[in-house]
Amino acid sequence: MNLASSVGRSLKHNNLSFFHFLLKSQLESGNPSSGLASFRQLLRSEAKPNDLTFSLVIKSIASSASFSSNPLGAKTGANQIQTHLVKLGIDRFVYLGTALLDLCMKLGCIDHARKLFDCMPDRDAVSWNALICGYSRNGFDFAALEMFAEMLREGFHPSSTTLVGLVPSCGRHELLFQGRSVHGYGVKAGLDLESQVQNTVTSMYAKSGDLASAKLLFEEMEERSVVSWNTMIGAYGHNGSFNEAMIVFTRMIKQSVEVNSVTIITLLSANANPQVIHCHAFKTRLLKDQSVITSLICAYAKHGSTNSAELLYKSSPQKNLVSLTAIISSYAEAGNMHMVIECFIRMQQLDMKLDSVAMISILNGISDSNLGHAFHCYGLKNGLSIHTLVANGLITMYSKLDDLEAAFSLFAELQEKHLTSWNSVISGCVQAGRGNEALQFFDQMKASGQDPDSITIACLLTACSQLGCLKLGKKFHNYIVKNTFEVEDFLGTALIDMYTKCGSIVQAERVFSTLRHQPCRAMWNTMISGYSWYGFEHEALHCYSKMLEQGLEPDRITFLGVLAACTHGGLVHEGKKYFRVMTEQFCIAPDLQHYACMVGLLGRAGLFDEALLCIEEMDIEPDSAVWGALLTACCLHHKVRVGEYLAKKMFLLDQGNGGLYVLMSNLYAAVERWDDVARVRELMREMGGDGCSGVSQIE
DNA sequence: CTAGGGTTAG
Repeated sequence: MNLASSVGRSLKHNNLSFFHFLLKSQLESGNPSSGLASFRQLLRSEAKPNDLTFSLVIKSIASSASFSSNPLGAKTGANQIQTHLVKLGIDRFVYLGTALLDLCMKLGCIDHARKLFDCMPDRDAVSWNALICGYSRNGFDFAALEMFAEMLREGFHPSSTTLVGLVPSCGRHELLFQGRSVHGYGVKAGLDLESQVQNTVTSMYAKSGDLASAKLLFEEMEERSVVSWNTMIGAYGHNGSFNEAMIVFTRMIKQSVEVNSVTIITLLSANANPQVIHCHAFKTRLLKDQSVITSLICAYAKHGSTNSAELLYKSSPQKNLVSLTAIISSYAEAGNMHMVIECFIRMQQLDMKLDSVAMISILNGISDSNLGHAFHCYGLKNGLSIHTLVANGLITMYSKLDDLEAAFSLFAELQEKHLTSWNSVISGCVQAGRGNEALQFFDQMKASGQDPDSITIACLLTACSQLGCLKLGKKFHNYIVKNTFEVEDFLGTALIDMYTKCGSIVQAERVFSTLRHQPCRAMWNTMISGYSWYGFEHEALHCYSKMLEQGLEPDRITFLGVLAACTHGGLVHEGKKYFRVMTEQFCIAPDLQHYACMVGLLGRAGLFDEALLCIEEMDIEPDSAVWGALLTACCLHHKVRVGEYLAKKMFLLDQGNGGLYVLMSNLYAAVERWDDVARVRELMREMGGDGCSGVSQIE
């Protein structure tokens, strides 16, 4: 039945209560049509709306679908209603003021809602709830917390609704202390037995890093709903414990809890295998849910299965920007700009406009300055460049393109320099190998009153590694300690790397052994190559086995360190073994650096035939580093003829390589052919080499 | 109440 026309009929009988009845039943059926239109019709009649009428109309607008598609209309509606309330003198009903406040919050008119609250002649706990929950829902988390404290000061009693609305605000900012206090209040007030409170508090603990409390709460729950199970899966996922998340999921299925779309989405974000989840979603008919499809596409894209992502995307009825962006970023990460552009064209055809997130994903893959300029222009034209994160993306892009000047001027033009922008420009310098400039920006940053975070410090430590500045590196280490920064994966790796590269393996060991968590792969890698540089090949190999014991899988960097250790220690047998382990057991295709190591290892041991065989069997073209490794071995073993042959090859490959001359000069010196030494030195001078490129810069 | 694209670090 059409509500507006029924209203017309009911009003002829001047029957206000019939109108109420209609609105109420429509609300209950969860299918409210235009409450505002009916209300306007009501106003045109003789009938005099009362407080109940307004309450129903407000509720109808708030829950009507029209407000998400037509927020402006709803806003005007809210304003009109407020005018009528005042005119009819019924604005003093507390519950009407609260309903209106709630409506404003739902429409995102936070300031207006606050004004309503401040002007309310009377307030009850529900009004406070509307204000606090409204702030929280709109992301004004600190305002929500402030008002909660204010509510308590004024002697009102928060209810479970208050807590359910407020607690997510703590979780979003990892405010463990505040979250715990609110939880404590709930326990004292006896509100913690409600399922919704338990779920939101559990989630808050997990997000704030207190997984133990989350687990305790979950295990002690008397009844667990789907939401509770989803919360716990998310809790483990959030903390990177994928296996635990899967265990909870299995328990959930065993207890025949019906899985919903959120379960699927949460599992995917916990880094579950998208194929497995895809099957499950298909079997449970959850694949019909658009958000499940979108999440699956994103998960496939993240796991590098771009093809599966594409297939699913093409088969899904609704094309949305989110899933296409995920596919784009997957292509961008693989450096496949061709496909990125194709996706971009698809977006244009579907009339989708790039938003800032899509823009950043594209920028992330650009390694060609023409494309870079094109998208920079696109960003400028479409007003995306104002966005801080887009600006950061541009800064990073220009740094990668080795156009630091462009990056600097973009940075200089930012009206507001956020921490992330400072980090982008500092990391840009470091990536481009210009550590000095990174340090200069850090000075500017401090002068502007901006404090660094762990990312800034990690970048600066890398700058110290590049410059060999142990003193400065130590200063940053002190800063970490003083400000109680958590030495997590990235920061820890940067710190260990700084100490090994700046000449203090002992300090590196100290950091490594006092880590609060298990070291990640990158840290093990850094230690392995560190030990190898210092000639501690046995320690390096010991690290390797320990790393495997911890269940970590080695990567190409690990083997680079391991092979280097074998080379330095002259461990030919071990080196060959690890090379096989890498290729056969871990299926890592050796690259030029691995081959250079192997050739060096064999050559140093005097096994020239084997070294040459190794080069012949390479499935990629050897570069000057590979030949150079053999040439170095020639110096050791006084193999002048082979050396000269290699030098010619290297010269053809890489004319600008000054190292070649140094090696040749060493080779002739080793066999006391001083005339040839002089000839090579002369050639070197002509080349413009200063002979100083090998000077150690470690303090 | 639970969940969903991108971001500076080795």
